[in-house]
Amino acid sequence: MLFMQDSNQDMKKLKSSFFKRSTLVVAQELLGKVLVFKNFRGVITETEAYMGFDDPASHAFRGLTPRTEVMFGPAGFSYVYLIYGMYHCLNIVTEKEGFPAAVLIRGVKLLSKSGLHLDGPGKICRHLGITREHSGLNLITDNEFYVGCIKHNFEFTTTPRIGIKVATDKLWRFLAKLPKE
DNA sequence: ACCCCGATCGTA
DNA sequence: ACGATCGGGGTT
Repeated sequence: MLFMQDSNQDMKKLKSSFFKRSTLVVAQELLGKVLVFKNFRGVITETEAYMGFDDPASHAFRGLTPRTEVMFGPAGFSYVYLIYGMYHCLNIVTEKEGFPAAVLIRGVKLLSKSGLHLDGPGKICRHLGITREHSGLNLITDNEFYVGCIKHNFEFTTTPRIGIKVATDKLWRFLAKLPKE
């Protein structure tokens, strides 16, 4: 077992102030935090940052649309979209209202006896049952959809973001160095 | 109304 | 390396 399972009572929910910061900082500090969705809990192992009006890889690059509206809103809300007509991807909105940015959750290691590592944004949403219906939810106030804190200061590495053809010089993908089995 | 492309995944 | 599969966004 890689991670100790904390009880519900010990799980401190991350506040709005955690997410209302530089997206690069939030993306890196989300590593080692616990994603909670209904009965599921998992340590976040991989993230990517999408930020601002000048990031050509971001959905917000071409302006505010009904789909991307939540990215322009306050920090701490979910942004879930459908990709390739088949897969959902979960993001958490960051930075101040009006500045479109979010962190894509790309890897989660489940806190359960299986310890299953969901290594890909589509796999995470498929396994947890997250769809567009879960977009625009407030993770600061929600009691079954939020991010909890049990670990800090994970070692991490950075790489370019996956699956994009632009801004490949930006090292905005963050990978936790997991403890050995 | 139509067309093109995509923050992916599983198989080859 | 590639196909599946369909919503979003831009264009007509």
